[in-house]
Amino acid sequence: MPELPEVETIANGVQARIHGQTIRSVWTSNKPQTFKSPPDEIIEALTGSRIERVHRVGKTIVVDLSRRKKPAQFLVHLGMTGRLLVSAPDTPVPPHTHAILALSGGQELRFVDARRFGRLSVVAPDTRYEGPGAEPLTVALEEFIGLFRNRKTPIKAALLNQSLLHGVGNIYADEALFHAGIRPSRHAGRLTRADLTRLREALIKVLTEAIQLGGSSVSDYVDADGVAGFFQLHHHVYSRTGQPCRVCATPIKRIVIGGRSTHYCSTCQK
DNA sequence: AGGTTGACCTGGACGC
DNA sequence: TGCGTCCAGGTCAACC
Repeated sequence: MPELPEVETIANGVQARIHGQTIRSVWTSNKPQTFKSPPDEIIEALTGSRIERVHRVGKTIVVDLSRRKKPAQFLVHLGMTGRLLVSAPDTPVPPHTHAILALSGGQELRFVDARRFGRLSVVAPDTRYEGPGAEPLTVALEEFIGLFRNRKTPIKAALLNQSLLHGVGNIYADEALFHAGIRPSRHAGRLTRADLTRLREALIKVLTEAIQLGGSSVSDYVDADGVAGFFQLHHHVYSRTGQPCRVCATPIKRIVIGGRSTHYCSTCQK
């Protein structure tokens, strides 16, 4: 389940391997749901373009392209199970492969996605994708506090709302709330300035540590090398239902908020 | 319009 | 063993 740290790790890995190369040809599967832009538009935008830079905005991998002085962007959202692999052409194509970009360096960039929650698209020329919300790693404190003002929804649900902050998913929302000592069920609009100050710091801390460790790997995430990350070893609450809190030994509770499983320590989080 | 819920998907875990 | 059921969750549409 790739969130911000995993997406950043993958984007960096892909950037290091393929930037500067030209896309010779593009193949796409016939699964409509995968393609947020029509496959023909994607093929047209990509073929013959040079890959200038691969980076991350929220949970989206952004591939900056240039061709005939017309910049374009190719967007890859990994959904739940999406993978971007840089492979030799003679490597067997895995099941559930939905796009293959043949590159001038001889390798292929492949998009593989079993569950098909991932999405591929291209942005209109002369626009730059900036994502739906604020960047968790760089958002200023006052802006962060403003995001949650008068929100009646639980803070957990607000953290998952990509139009407020983008890049935070279920794992890091639970982990950040634990480190900030905040119950996930508390109404976002009722959090104090001190709560939100701690929450922002906790978010930056858990995301930054996860990036340094190469992202979490709970089941499906694999980075561009095919090497799994290992941040799950550091999880304090996520997927630890019934296990003792690492701080106070209270069994971790699991509830559902906004249709998502939510884990917390009833002693450490108020 | 903000908030909430369910559909979309498949593989893996689990129970009988 | 093998089958059926349930669960995982990012996002979006639909509804309240």
